[in-house]
Amino acid sequence: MTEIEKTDNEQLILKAAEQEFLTKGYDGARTTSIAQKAGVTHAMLHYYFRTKKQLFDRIIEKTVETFKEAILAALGNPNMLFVDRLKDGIASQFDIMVANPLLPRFFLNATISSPELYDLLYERIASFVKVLIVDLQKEADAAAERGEIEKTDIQVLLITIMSLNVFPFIAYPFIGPVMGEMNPDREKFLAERKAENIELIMKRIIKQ
Amino acid sequence: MTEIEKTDNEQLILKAAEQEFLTKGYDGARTTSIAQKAGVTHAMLHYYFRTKKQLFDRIIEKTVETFKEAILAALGNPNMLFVDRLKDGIASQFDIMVANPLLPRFFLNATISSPELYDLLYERIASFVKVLIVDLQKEADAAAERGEIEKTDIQVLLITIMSLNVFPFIAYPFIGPVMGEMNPDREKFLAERKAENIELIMKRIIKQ
DNA sequence: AATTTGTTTAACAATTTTGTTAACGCAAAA
DNA sequence: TTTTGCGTTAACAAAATTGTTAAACAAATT
Repeated sequence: MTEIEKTDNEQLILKAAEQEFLTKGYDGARTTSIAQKAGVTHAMLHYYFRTKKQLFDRIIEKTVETFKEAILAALGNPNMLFVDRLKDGIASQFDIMVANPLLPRFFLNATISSPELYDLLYERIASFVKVLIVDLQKEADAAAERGEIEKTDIQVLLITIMSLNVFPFIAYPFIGPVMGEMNPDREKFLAERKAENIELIMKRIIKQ
Repeated sequence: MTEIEKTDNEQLILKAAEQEFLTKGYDGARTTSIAQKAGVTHAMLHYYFRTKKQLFDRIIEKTVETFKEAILAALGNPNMLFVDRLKDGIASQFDIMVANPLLPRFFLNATISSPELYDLLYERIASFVKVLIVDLQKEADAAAERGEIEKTDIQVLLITIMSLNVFPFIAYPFIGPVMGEMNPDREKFLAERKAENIELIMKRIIKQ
């Protein structure tokens, strides 16, 4: 075996594990299934990652970065004016969701089997978010002062944005069955949804 | 054992199973754990329900009714005028979520391990929803005609309502860690959220 | 009391899933 | 060439989880 192929097996397992864990969750994932997807014996999986839990932690480690990005995205670009910053932030977050549609479900699920995830999220994400919220709140207050927008609580607003941007991806499998195939075209559905979310927030904060 | 206790065993198992499945999902649930919670041997569980899957189906059967109620609730009371109907519907759905906070997660999770759930949801819920959407769309069109609200697509609106009303419950475990304990008082958080959701929808549809 | 019926228990069996080990192979270094 | 070390395989072991059974039991019916 050449060196490239060697290092590849570890990567193949990681890739297969990501797919397995993201679609089935920790409890539903099977190490044998991961090994099979990766095209290696399941002994190899244990050789490289020892236990299922350690392999899972590697996937968490990798995805938590994207998760963080997704949350921070909503807070927008600090160099833009408040309203534009917000529009841009909402759109950016939505785009990240489009690119990683399995992520929300995965994290919601992960909290069930690994409660220690809370601490990880806190140490990795909370500090950033807290600072940015304070910053954004100041801008919101200033914009409200100038009469551009209504007085707005950024924490409340952030939950609204997350709700609107994240829920459609979590619930996508339900939307068909429950609504009755109203959305044959995923692309179109997502484009409309993105525009609608921005519209909703704007109507909420812009002073009439 | 008295007679009351005897007949109760089946119920005790169902109750324990509901708690286990709702908090841990199908894959994470353990029949031994359910039996233990119910205070019976795990052989009893198999005596009454044969397999884990059959027990799970009983829980699905029970909870799908509440799930249906929750969705229909958002469509409001047909005897009310459009705007009031909507306000009332949003509030009602939110209240159902408060009363059944584990339900959304459970159903999102359940789709992973039982894909046949789609068919169940379709046959149980879709027919109702479809009719009510058509009904509500007519009312919305009429209200828009009268200049009371903006032209509104009810399917889009329904997804918005679900997003706003459901997401906070799914994500509740995250809100603390990520936002940094901004919500020490759950009651207060929920009351504010409910009002905010109604406000958001109203600002979106009411013609200024 | 004897019979029937449904319930309960404890021990066991089967299956699934995860984890381990010893032996083997191969490429690079000594 | 021998050695060293990592990667690989196959077979095995262990653990966890679900499912079964025979026998005991209890309550109601005859």
